[in-house]
Amino acid sequence: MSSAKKKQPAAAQPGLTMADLAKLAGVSKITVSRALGESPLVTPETRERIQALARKHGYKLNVSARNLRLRRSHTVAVIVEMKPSSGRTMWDPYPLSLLGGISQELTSAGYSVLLTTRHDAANAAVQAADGLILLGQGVHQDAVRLYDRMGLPMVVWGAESAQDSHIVVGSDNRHSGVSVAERFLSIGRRHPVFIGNSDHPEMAQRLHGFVDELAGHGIKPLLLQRVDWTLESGVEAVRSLASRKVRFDAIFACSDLLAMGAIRALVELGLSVPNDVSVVGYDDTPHGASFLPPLSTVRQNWQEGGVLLARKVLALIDGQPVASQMLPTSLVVRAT
Amino acid sequence: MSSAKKKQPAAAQPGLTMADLAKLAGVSKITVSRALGESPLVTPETRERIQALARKHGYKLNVSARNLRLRRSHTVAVIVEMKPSSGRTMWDPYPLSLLGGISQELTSAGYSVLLTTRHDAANAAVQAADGLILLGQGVHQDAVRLYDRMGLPMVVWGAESAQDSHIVVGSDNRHSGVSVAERFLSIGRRHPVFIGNSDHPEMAQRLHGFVDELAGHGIKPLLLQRVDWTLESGVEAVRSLASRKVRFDAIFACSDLLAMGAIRALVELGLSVPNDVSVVGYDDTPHGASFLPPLSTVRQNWQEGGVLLARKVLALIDGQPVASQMLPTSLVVRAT
DNA sequence: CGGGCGAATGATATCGATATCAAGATATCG
DNA sequence: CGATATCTTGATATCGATATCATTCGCCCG
Repeated sequence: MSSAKKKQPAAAQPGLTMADLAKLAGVSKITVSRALGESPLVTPETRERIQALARKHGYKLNVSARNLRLRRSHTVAVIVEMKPSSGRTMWDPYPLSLLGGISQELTSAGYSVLLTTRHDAANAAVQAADGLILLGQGVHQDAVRLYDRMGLPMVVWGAESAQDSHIVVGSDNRHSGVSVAERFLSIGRRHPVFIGNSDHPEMAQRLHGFVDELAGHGIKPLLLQRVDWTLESGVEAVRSLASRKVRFDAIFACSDLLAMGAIRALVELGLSVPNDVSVVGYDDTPHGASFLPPLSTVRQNWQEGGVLLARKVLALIDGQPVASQMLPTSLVVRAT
Repeated sequence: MSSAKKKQPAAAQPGLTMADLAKLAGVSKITVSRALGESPLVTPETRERIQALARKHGYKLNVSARNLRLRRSHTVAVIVEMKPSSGRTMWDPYPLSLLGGISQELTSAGYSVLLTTRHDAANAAVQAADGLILLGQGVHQDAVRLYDRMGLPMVVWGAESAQDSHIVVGSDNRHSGVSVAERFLSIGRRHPVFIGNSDHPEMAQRLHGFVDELAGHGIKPLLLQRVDWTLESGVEAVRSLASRKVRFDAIFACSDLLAMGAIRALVELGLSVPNDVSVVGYDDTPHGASFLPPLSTVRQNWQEGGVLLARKVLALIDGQPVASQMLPTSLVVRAT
C-alpha cells in the first residue's frame, strides 16, 4: 500500500537575525534593535552604520518575534459582512474602495490588514488583532455587540445611532437627505417620493433628513418601502405608485439601480424625466453616469471613509480619544 | 507648556497561557500543547480533559508565539492591483467575490488573509507571509516577476501564458471566445466584431478562441481595439464602425459596459438588436441583466475562483505539486 | 582631583509556544 | 523473571525580538 505522505510545509528561509547583524557590526543585539527602531539611545553614527548594514544584507524584521515580545499583533481585522446567501451584495462596489483606503492607511502606519468575513470572525488571528473595523450594509446592533464583546478597539462603518456607544464613521446620510430635499424644493417640486428601506439605518437617516427639510416647507413626502435595491424593484415601485394613482413629481431613490428602474417605469408610463418627475439616485455608479438620461445622484467618498476608519482605530489603539464622524456627501446634478 | 504626550498603546489582556492551563491540569506545558494540537502522543482522556479546561477558561492560542517557534506565519498575502490612478477600476466588482472565496477557504484552513495593495507589498508582514495571491486585471509580467523574486509560493489570477512558469488560476477565456463564436455561427452570423483590448492577457485569450473558432468556418472577425471598457467606449466603438461603413452583424464585447454602450449606439443608428446585430457582453453584471433588452453575456465564477486560488497556494505551501487551472465559464443567452 | 551625572552600550530575562531528547510507566516476549 | 519495546509524560532549549537593569566611559564642577 502506498502511503499518502503529507509533505512537510516548506520552512521559511533562515534569513538574518538581529544577532547576526550584531555580530557583523561588532555590537550587541539590543543596540541593533535600538538602531533599527530609531531609538534616541544610540549615537547617530552607529545608527546609520547599522541601518546601512541591514539594508546591505537585506535584513528583515521577524514580525512574530516582535509581536510576541510586545504583546501586540500590529494587525487590524476588517470584518466584511458579505451575506453569502444573497450573492448580489457581493457585487456592491463600495467595500473595495473602503478597503483600499483602509489598507493604504494602516499599512503606512506599520499595521497589517487582516481580512475576514463575518463567519470567520471567531478565528484566533482575529481575536489577536489590535483593533477591529466592521464593514457591511446596515450592520445590525446584535452583530456589533457580538464583536464588541471581544473587547477590542472597534470602529464601524455605517449610520450613527444615538443609543449605542461605539465609534462610527460613515457618510452624512442625514445631510444627503436634506440636500436632495433642498434640490427638489429649489426646482419647485411639491410631491416628492422616497424609495428605500427605513429599516436600513443609513437609509433611515437619509429619510429623516429628507422628511425634516421638506417639513420645514410644509411638505410631507411619500415613503415607498422597498426590500430590494435592484432595478426591478425600482420599476415595481413606480408602477405601484401609478396604479394607486398617486400624484408625485420627484423621486429620491436610495440606490442608483432603484433610480434607474424608476426612470424606466416612468418612461413606460409616458412621463418625462425630468420634466414631469425629477429623480435622484444614490452612490454615483458608473452605470448611472452613463444612463440615458444621465442620472442625478448622491456621491459618497468611500476611499476617504476607509482612510478615516483606519485613522480612528489606530487612535483608539493608541489610547487617544476618538469621536464618530460623518463624511460630507455631494449631490451630483445631471439630467434627471 | 503643556506636553502633547503620546499615550501608551493599550497592552493586550494577559490571558491564559499554556503554562497556566498546565498548572490547572496538573501536567506540563508540552502536554497541553499536544492535547490542544490533537497530537496522538497523549491519551484521549487527558486530551479531552485539557481541551475541556481550555474551553472552560476561554484559552486563546498566542499566534505570534506559535508562528515564531514554527517559523511560519500562517498567513497568505493577497495583493490587489487597484490602480489608484484610475479610480474606476475600484468599482470593478470581481475582486470582492474572489476575496470572499479566498477568505473562506484560507480561514477554514487556519490561515489568515493579509490584504495589501501593490504599493504596500514591500511590507514586512507581506514578506513574512507563507504564500502570495496576486489579483488584478491583466497583471503584467514584470509585476509578477517582482513578487516572484520574494521566493514565496505564489498563485496568480488571470490568463495562462506559455512563457512563464508561475501557477495561474483563471477563467477559461479562450473557451469563452469559442463559445461566443459558436453561438454567432449557430444563429447564422457571418460578420462578427470583437471589441476589447488584445494587450490585456485575458481578453487576448478570448480573442484567440473567438478567432480560431470562426476561422474553422472561414470567417475572420474584425478586431476593434479599445483601451477603456466603459459604456462610452462601447458607444464610440460602434459609431466608428458605422462611420467607416463596416458591415457587421454580431458583436462580442469584453465587458457588459462595452456591450451596453454598443447596443445604445446601435439603437441610435436605427439598427435592431438582436435582429440586425447580435451582442454578447462579459461578466454578467446585474446591470446587464436588467438592461433593455436583457444582455446576453459570459459569466465567470469568481467565488469558486477564489476558493481555487486559496487551495493552490495552500498546496504549494504544503510542498505538493500544483498545476494551473482554468475555470469553465458559461454563456448566458438573453435577448441580445 | 574625585564624586557625581549623563550618555552610550551591554548582559540577562522574557514574551508563549513547540522540538528534542530523556525518563518513567507499562506491556511484551523469550 | 529480566530485558526490551512501547506508550505517555516531562525537562530543557529554542524561535527572534525588546524591557530592564547594570556597566562603562567621559565630562563637569566643587
